[in-house]
Amino acid sequence: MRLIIADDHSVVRDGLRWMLSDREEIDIVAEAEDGAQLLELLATQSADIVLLDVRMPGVSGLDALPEILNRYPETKVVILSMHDEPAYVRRALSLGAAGYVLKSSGRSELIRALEEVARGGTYVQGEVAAQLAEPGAVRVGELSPRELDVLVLMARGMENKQVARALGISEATVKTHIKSIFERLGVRSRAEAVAVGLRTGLIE
Amino acid sequence: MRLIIADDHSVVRDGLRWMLSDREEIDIVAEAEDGAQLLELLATQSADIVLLDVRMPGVSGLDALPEILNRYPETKVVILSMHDEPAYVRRALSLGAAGYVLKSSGRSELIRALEEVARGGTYVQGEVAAQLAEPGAVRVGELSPRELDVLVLMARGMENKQVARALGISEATVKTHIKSIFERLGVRSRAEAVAVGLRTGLIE
DNA sequence: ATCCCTATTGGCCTCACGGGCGATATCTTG
DNA sequence: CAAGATATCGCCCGTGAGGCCAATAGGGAT
Repeated sequence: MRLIIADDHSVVRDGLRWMLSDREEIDIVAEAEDGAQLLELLATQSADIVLLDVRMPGVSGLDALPEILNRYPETKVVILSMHDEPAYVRRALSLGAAGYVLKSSGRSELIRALEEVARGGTYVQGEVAAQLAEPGAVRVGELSPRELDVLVLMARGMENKQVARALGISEATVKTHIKSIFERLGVRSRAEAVAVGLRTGLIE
Repeated sequence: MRLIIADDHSVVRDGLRWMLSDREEIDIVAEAEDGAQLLELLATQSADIVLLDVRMPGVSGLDALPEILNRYPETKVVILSMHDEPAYVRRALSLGAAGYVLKSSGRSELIRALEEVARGGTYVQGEVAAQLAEPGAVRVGELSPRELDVLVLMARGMENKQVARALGISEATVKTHIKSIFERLGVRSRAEAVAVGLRTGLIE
């Protein structure tokens, strides 16, 4: 199993190397510090699985993910994240990730995930899957594309009029989108919406 | 040098162990997964240096830091963070951390920091120190305690009247604080203030 | 082909927000 | 002691924000 590790923290890369070092069948063929480097690497060095961190400077893991699967459909991607926020997980899985494990997971869990994915399956860590299934929880992370656009611009401090101009729609429409964002996130003000958006990884 | 590692991500703990494993003089005597566990550990197991992650569930690193220094003045603390945001760094140093290194730093940098701190000095990683000295940059992260209170409540979606009641002050005063928050963060709306606050680690 | 749901678009109305400007008491710091 | 930062409160005022209601287009379900 040829593996490539992509994470901007060298401490994490070393940890992964260490965790997987005694597994004969796992061969770490390369490491990347960000998404751009990873894509360059993949141009010359094929891999079976990419262990991909979500947060990286420049081209993030979530940015690189669709690009990888598009260019190299044979390559599986396992997301390695710190966050168990449903929004992150949903986005990653909808973008085509084959696995999702947390950085707090131990050696055995990680290896189980890699093996399952190598076999062609998918693996989502227990705690994460539980969060995902949570029925009572507000289904944060399910904003429409347009609503997401609006939320991003709101987080930049734009007022409705500016958002309207930026998106080429009327201010009234922006307000409707915002109202619907409020409903879905269960908030009552744009400040809170931005807070929830950032905390759950919906934006930025 | 007796070292304790506190980080909620086992991948990171393994990475650190690995990085430091061939240094004879460094002895990793224990590991903790959060601040509470760390404080328990210290009750029975003394250490020279604690390598402390800022973000941990429950009792965070920044919560535990003053407590550690208070109870065990001999123990030095080196912060191990993902963030080079000046706000984080300032807070950590003002709370009495003896060192500050990033998770993206390599083996040599980490060891240099530990040695310097063990000698009784302080060590702040180059890139971090540079950010800190940045004169032109708005000095984000220097809100007064009261302003911070207000910002936190704003991020919860409270409107001025509610914040006023929560803090037991008048609405006019809340507005004054907010205005001053805007000035310092260089923003023009509460939504943007919350965004900046979260992104720079001032709140949450 | 019809019905339903969602996404997207829009107008009207009221109140909270934010700008401007000023004021007082405390506490640190030079 | 003077100077500056912190925390407190006030009034005015214009506009942006959020609540209420409505319409159109497209994708699925039966």
